[in-house]
Amino acid sequence: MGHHTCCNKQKVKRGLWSPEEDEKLINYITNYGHACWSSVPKLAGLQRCGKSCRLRWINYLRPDLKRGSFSPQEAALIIELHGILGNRWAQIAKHLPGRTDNEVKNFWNSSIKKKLHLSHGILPDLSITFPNYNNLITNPNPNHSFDNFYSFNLTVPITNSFMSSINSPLILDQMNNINHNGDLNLTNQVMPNSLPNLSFDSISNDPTWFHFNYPNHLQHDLDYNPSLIKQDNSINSMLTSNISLNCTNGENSLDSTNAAIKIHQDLMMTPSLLPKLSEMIKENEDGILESTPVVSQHTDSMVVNSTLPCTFPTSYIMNPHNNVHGVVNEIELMESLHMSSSSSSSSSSKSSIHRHCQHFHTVNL
DNA sequence: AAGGATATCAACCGCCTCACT
DNA sequence: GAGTGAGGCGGTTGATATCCT
Repeated sequence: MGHHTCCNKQKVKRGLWSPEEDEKLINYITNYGHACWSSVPKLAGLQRCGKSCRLRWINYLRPDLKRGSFSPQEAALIIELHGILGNRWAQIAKHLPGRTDNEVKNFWNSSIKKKLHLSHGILPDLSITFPNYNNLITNPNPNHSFDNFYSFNLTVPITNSFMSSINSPLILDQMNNINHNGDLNLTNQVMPNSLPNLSFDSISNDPTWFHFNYPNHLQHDLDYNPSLIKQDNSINSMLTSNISLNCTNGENSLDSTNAAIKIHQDLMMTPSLLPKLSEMIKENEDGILESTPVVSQHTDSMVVNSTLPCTFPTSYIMNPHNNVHGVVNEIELMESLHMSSSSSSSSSSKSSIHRHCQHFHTVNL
């Protein structure tokens, strides 16, 4: 295929930059700036195209670049942001001073992605069922006991990293229950408070992907990465976040009622959210659940964007940035952190939603 | 030590958006 | 509104480094 227009007009050099070329570019940018990249190579005396100069400067020569490997904090932030933004490397890089989109992308592809992929299916497989799920929906009660509502079965390949990551008394009590394969078998009636006690370090230990299964009649899949669990008992304050749900149905009509039901189903996965949600989700005259306190609702022919304000304790929260994905009645949903800095125009908002939806894991009912 | 496999990352390619005419 | 060029972005490539047998 042809090259970029700016590169066609002249014979340009490609490949790695020499120290001499770097020096010419640095000298020119330092003295004159780069108002127009297409004119930089000629003025700087370089046989390169403007795009190549721009890339070299941004990714390598810029004085404010941070060199060296990524810190665990940076890696954790990348994982977290990738959960929100997907492959929008430039957006992710903006949150990492001194790092470029190319650097973040390479790091993700060469390091993080492999580790996440490697851990999937090897580490704990957690399934949760809700025997009294319907009852829970129709009778939301903030003071209700959860004892009999769900159980989980957990089979854990015992590794040092996993053992050191567990601080749940509930699980530690079961450590003598090891099967003939040497794996830890857990079958428990679970108190909701047990789940947040699972704590994983996303960097030093292998991140673990839990897979939740809903009952068949409500089935959709939820990938949940507990490596992003934040448990900080020193923080007693409440973390307030917005859960933004962007719903599209691919048609020109909308069904916000179904969307509301789906909101409820998804957030059921966070037990500590239930009391708050029970105040939000009400049954209407037809017996259909609706999310009454939708704060803002923007509609056009294709998109509904509803925002529910939720407040929950940080020690309980699973992961506010975690994407919840699924398809119910052809309505795609996404849970994401509603970022206050996203003051984009309506057209770019649509584009953003579309991009997010590309990362959805579609599940047929 | 050799060479094949794998990992890393700088650089390129093609597409998109936007501004300008 | 159509055409054009520049900047920006994400996906991909390929050269080099490192690891492994």
